Order: sequence, then structure tokens, then C-alpha cells
Amino acid sequence: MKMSGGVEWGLHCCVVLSGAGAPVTAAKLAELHDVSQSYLAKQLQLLSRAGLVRSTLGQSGGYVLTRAANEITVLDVVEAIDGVQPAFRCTEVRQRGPMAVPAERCDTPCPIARTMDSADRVWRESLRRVTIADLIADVNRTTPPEILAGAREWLRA
Amino acid sequence: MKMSGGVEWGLHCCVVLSGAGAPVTAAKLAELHDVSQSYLAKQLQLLSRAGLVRSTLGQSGGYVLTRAANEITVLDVVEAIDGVQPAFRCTEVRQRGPMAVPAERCDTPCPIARTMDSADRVWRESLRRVTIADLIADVNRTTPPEILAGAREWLRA
DNA sequence: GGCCACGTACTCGGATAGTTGCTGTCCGAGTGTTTCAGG
DNA sequence: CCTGAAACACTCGGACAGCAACTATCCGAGTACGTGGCC
Repeated sequence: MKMSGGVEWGLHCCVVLSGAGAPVTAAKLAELHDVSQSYLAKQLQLLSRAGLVRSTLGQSGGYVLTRAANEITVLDVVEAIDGVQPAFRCTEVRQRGPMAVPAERCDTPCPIARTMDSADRVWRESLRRVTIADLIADVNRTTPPEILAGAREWLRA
Repeated sequence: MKMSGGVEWGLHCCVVLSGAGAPVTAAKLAELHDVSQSYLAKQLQLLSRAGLVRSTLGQSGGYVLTRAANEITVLDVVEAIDGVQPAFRCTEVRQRGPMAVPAERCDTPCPIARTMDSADRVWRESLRRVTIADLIADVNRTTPPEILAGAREWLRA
């Protein structure tokens, strides 16, 4: 089980976009993070489809957040890039084989599926509790101020 | 993000193995669940490596659980088949690019990684709370008794 | 009749192909800016 | 000098290869049972 690596990039991009007041191009974001420019563009498209960021075309275009940083949760980004369907999908094994349970007797979900769904729910709830603003506050507290200022300046240039 | 489909098979097999008093062969388990015999053998090997089941060779061989059903958690099976490493792996993006943070200043983990680790922890904790015995109790309550008896008889033959 | 050795049939275990989905890349459609000519 | 339109340069968006991991499979190593011969 592996999450798409684009989730990490997307979260970093949201943090950066929140700090920059002006639109930032995908090329700048890619260079800042030293990742593939074309592939990051795809992740940004996913964020755009999900309505988390808004893209503006033209010479001074780029991406901006559509909402305040404290109104975007980590779960929003994860679901935008990695998809909303849970990792576990019940294939109804109990309805197969020589001792299959008829479908009409399967009114309640398989207990295995219920267990997995419950775990998936608490996982998503945990991610929903953290917002981009929380991440930014942590970044501001743990990274040297000169690097933050430098990055802000680098984005402007 | 998708979990290995073998996890579902492995859990169903543990439930069945707990009900059967004698060793059950991989071929029988595969036929009972109507899944690929060879592929399920691979999942059972993973369970064997993890020490959850014990394999006995020879004519009347097969697989048996090594512990009581209430001492095997769903997380044990998930980690045995799907692996123990978390779905999210931090690539230390902050240490890359033109505005990289030097490694010696990165004493605390990235807040993104911390958020993901926390979510992964509650997910695993949720799965750890459910045991095979819990699954069995639910199965016994929700499936018609004649099917349970039939399956037990089918396994014996 | 009891015991031992052998052969057989059955089991698991690891090494080997196939397929799906993630990773990475490219070029085309669209728009804001700039420039230049005309009034 | 001001205005308007056209050309340009830069942006995002979706369609196209490459690779890794999961899925599926096969055959070989090893063991318990059954059988036959011997004592």
C-alpha cells in the first residue's frame, strides 16, 4: 500500500501558495522543490479540478489558493490527488465458492469490510483535523527565518 | 492508494482456520473462497513468515493458526501481507531546491510527515483493536447457521 | 503377528511471466501584455 | 499625445510513453502416510 508521491508535493505547494500573495507558476513551484515540472503540473491540475486552487492564464498567471489556509484541510489535498475511494475494497468473498452466502441474506456488510471502513474513517478524520494553516504555523516555528524570507524573495523574482 | 487484495483473503483464511480444528490445505482454502490457488499460496506464505500460521507438510498437512483467535489482530494480518511501512514516505522536499534547509537544521520531522504519521498511527491502532475472534463472533451472528455447518462439513471432506 | 524399510502421493516454498496503475513527459489551446500604427 | 487593434510571449490543460508494483502461475524440495517384505 503506497500513497501517491504527488500528495507530498501538493501539500508543500499549498503551503507555499498561501505565503505568496501573487500567483505562482507551476515551473517556479517545481524549481523551488526540485521536482519534475511536468509531473507537478499534473498534480496542480488535480488540485484545480478539486477546487482547492485557481489557475490564471497569461503572462503573469499561475496558481493561487481559492480559500483561506485554515479552511483547507490536509484531507482535502489527499483526496484531490490520491482519490477518495478507500484503500480496502470488499470483493464479497462470502458470496463466492461452494459455500456462498446468497446475496439476499447479506443485508449487513462483511465484518472485515466494516473493520476496514472504520479504520479508514478515523484515518480521514485525523487528516481532516489538520489544516494548511496548521502546517504553516509549524513551518514558521521550525525553519530559520532567513530561509523563509529568502524563499519569499526568490518567489517574487 | 490501494491495499493489496490479498489482505482480504488472508483475513477470511484466518477466520476459517480458526473454525477448523485440523490443518487446512491452501487448495481447499482457495476453492472455498473461489480465488486463485497459487496466488493465495503466496499470501499464506507471508502469513507463515510473520508467524501467524504454521504450515505442516505431508499428506494430511495444511495450515493452522499458531495463536488463539483473540490473540491475532487484524493489524497483524494487514502488516504481514501488505507490509509494515506506512503509505506516506517523506522525501524531505524541504532539503532540496534553491531554498533548501540544511540537514543539520532539520532536527524535527517535517510537519507534513508528522501529520501523516499521526493519521497512520490511529489507522493502525483502529485495526489493532479488532481481533480475529471479533470477526468470528460477527460472522457467527450474521450468517445463517446451516451455511456455517455446511462449510465446516465441506472442510472436513 | 509385529516391525522395519521403502515407495508414493501429497504438501509447502521460492523463482518466474503478465497486467494494471503510478511516474514522467510532451505538445496544443487560451489569455494577458506589449507594441506599434493611426488619428 | 491618446486610442485601438494586432502580434507576441507566456500560461495551463489534456493526451502520450516508461517503469515499478501487484497479480497470477509454475515447478522443485521436503515430509507423512501406506504398503510390502522380513523376522
